[in-house]
Order: sequence, then structure tokens, then C-alpha cells
Amino acid sequence: MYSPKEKNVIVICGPTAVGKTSVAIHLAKHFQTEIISADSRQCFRELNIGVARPSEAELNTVKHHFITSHSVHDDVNAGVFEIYALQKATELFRQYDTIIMVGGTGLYIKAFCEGLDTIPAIDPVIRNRVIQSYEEKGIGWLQEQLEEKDAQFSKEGEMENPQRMMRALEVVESTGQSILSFRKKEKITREFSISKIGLELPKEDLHRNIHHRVDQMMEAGLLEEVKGLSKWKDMNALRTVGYAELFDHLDSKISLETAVEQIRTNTRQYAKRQMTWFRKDAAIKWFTPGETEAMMGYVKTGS
RNA sequence: GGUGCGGUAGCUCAGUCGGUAGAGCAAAGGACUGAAAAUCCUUGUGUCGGCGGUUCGAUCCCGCCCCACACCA
Repeated sequence: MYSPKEKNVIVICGPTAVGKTSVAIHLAKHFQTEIISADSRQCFRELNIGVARPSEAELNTVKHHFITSHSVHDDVNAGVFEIYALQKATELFRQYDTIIMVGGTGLYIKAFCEGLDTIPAIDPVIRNRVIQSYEEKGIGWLQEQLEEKDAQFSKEGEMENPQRMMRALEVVESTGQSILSFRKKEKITREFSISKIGLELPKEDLHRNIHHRVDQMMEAGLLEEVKGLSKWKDMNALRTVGYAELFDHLDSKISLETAVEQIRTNTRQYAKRQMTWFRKDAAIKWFTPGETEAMMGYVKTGS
């Protein structure tokens, strides 16, 4: 279709509250192009204040994709994102040579850039049965099941991590094979080139941004928004920093003050996990959010 | 002023029938291929409030003092 050099994706990643949105918009304007978000929460239209979505004004300046594109009732995950984003990229490349991807969800970015190994779709009945059994019987049950059905995983897998174990179990139960046998770990080479830009700030500055943004969210009416979403609080999409803590407050488990303090803490911890993920990606070229000129130079010359 | 209960890791606390102490949370580091703003792993020396006393040895017992809280005046 097109040679690798012709089409380029600029990926902008980094921890929450580092300033990705404005950098992405700056670059998108410069290249007169559009943005694909790689954020596992901003895609939900029911979530607003708490996910720090770009403002209306920003969204009007540059067209964004995977923003308010899904409902919390939809099945959204890394695999869904890979397909969605690849399709969108193909579509956009008919019109643009360069497009921007921006977000903090490392796994989604990885899925887009390198692809996920194909694992057969899981029957929802099996999936729900696994989840329910775990909730009733606990991690010991998962360990027993895996030891019995997936010797490889029980030896090499994370046998203390319920989420990974449930996934491993649902895969053996529906395919008869270990999830590890599907993991070829082959990197798919895309038909476009990819430049990765990482944004980072000194920890104190990032923390200040985070605390400031939490205050702003509360002033903007986060509590009211969360109240309106109470009926969905057990859904995965609502297991989100800023929402989970306020649900606890609305359930009278913790004071409002404590909830806000926990939002701050959990956001800091989230940012730290994001940095752990991105730091190990040697392809990322790191900048400070203010160094947009240098970023542009890097994108154009590759150095 | 009196009585009571406390003062132990950044925070909340447990504990040592006297042989210098440990959990949760936080913090730091890490992992992570369909829940990823999720999930999980590793890391705990701190004048055990201060000063004396008893003792081979005190954070633990005794005395005094300081601080906090509660109640009584």
C-alpha cells in the first residue's frame, strides 16, 4: 500500500498529569493532522471530569479518536484497542502522512505498535464462570485449577496474581492449551514507521501537577459526576482512580477528605507504574513537556 | 489541680511474663499480551517521649519530669 518511510505515527507517552495533551495538540496543529488517544479510560463517554479528558476547546482544535467513542457497557480492552487504532490509522493515512497517538496506557500503545499474539476468543459463559468461582472460592481454588489444568502456567506464571490466573484458566478451559503456548512474543512490524516521544518531569513537579489537578477535578464537580455513576460502580470501567475512592465515600466507608487524599496517593502510584512501564522501552526518546521544538526536530530528523 | 489512659518505623497501632522489636498503610524499586487508571512481586534500625534508679542486662519494672487525650474539680 505505502512504503514504511511514507507514513509515520508519532507516539507521545508518559505519566498522568505530565502534560501530554497540550504537547499532542501542539504537534497535531504543526503537522495539520489528527490524534488517536491511547487511554483506557478517556474512551468512555460516561466518564468526564475524573479522566482528565482534553477540554471541549482542545477537542475542537484537533480531531481526536478513541475519545468518548465507547460506553462503559462495551467490552474494551487491549485487543479491542489494537483493532480500533489500526483501522483508524489506516483510515487517517489516506489523508495524512503523519498522525499522532497520545496516551498513558502502555499496554495499549504496545498492542498498537507491536501487536498482540492471537488468542482465540473466550466464550463469555466460561469467562463469567471463572470470575464467579474465584469470587466465591478465592485464590486457592485458582491455584488448584491451574495446577490441574495448566502445568506450564502453574510453574512459570504468576501464581499469586488472580487476574492473570483467571485469564490463564479461561484460556485453557476454552482452548485446551496453556495461554503461554499462544505467546509467541513476535513483534509485528507495521507498515508505517513509529517515533516514540516520552514526556517526563522531576517527581516533585509531577506530584504538584497531580495534586493541583485533583483539586481542580473536585472543584469542577467530580463528586456529583460520581454520584450519577453509582449504579455502575462495579463495572471494570469504573474501577478507576478518582471514581473508586468517591464510591467508597458515598458508601460511607471513608470521609470525603480521606477519599480525596486517596485519589492523590493512588494517582501518584499510578504515575509511578506508568514510568516503570515506559522506562524500559528503549525506543522512547525522552523530553520535558516544554521542549516541543526539540521534539519536532527529533521527529523530522530522527535524532 | 486530681484521677485515668496513652507517648514504639513517615502515619495507625501490635509486642517484648526484662535478653535492644513487628504488622497494615505510606514510601522506594520492579513485573505485567484481551480487567492495564487494573493486577501482582520485593524492600522494615526505629535515641521503643526525656532523665535517673533497680538489674549482668531495661523499650518492658520503679521514681521524677515533659507531651497528648478523657473524665472529675
